[in-house]
Amino acid sequence: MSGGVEWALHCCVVLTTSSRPVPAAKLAELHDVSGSYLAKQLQSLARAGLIHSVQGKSGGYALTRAPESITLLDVVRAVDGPGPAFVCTEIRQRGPLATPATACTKPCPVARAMWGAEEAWRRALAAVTIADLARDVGTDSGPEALPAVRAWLTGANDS
Amino acid sequence: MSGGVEWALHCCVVLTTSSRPVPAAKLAELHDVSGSYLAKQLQSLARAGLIHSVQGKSGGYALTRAPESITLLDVVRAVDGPGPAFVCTEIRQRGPLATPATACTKPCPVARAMWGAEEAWRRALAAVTIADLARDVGTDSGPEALPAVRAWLTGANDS
DNA sequence: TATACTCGGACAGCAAGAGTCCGAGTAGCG
DNA sequence: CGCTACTCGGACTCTTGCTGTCCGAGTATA
Repeated sequence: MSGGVEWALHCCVVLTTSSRPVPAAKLAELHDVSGSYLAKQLQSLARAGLIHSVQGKSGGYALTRAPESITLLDVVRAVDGPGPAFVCTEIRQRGPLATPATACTKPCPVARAMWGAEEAWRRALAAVTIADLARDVGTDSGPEALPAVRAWLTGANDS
Repeated sequence: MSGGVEWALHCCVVLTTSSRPVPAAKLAELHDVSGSYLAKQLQSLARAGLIHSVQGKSGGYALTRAPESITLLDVVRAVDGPGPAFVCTEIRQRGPLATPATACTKPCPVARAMWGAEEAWRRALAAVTIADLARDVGTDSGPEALPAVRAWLTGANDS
């Protein structure tokens, strides 16, 4: 799993606090990570339509939809790619006892089992939204945590 | 996800047919894959205790337990490593608004959600055994498929 | 209209998986 | 009892994709 998923999720939670666009540099400084690399993850999110970018002097990134309608699955698929983690190379059609291609109407049992497990994983990710994460942050770190982030985002003037 | 998982699972299903040790070279020829690389996956399975190796002239690999008691999760953990796919770098403890370490008694909400999804994935993998896969192969390719593999394993004399 | 600030895609660096090889060890056979 | 041939086991190299960085295109602002 790509490490950028963690950054993208935290950024989405942070973007919940501000309806105005937030520059990528601010998000990078807030999380103390490489701004140049974080930009790549944000571009992936923008390409997937989860966030939209506005250019210009007071530009940045902002969520396109309500946090309740953005699931973790959306973010993971945007950053790590939509393809399944398990790839079936059709090993049954190779070797001296190869199954003829005409008999392969459905995926082989191995692929079915692995893809079934991935489906369960996707279902669990789709059941959690960015709004849920923001709520949990409030209960964990206290209700003043997210407003403090909002204030820092608008008021931080790096000398 | 490592591609060797597919090879390892197919090998386990094949090993179901023979109670006698099967050399790695035979398994590689049967699946038409690199024997040198397949050895690495089999070594991982042996290290995890799923299969045991016997050396010598008529040596090879054989299952240690009954196929009904070997789950897909066992194989995946043996090949891909037991660590979780999502790694939390404790991003909340960095940056100007870092959460103090004393307040981090439990994992952050992002990690909890991701790990919960992985737990669902693991649960689905643990619900399927190698015996289930072998049964599904029988229903898919006909009940004579696995006995044919067994016959090929014992009788194949590469000229 | 000039400017400064933003995003966007193109460019190196590195670690982990993919693939290969040869030596240690053992069961079978003369 | 010794030899041989066959097996596994770990050490080595290579490629792919993630990690990290950079500069140019575009736009809202003053």
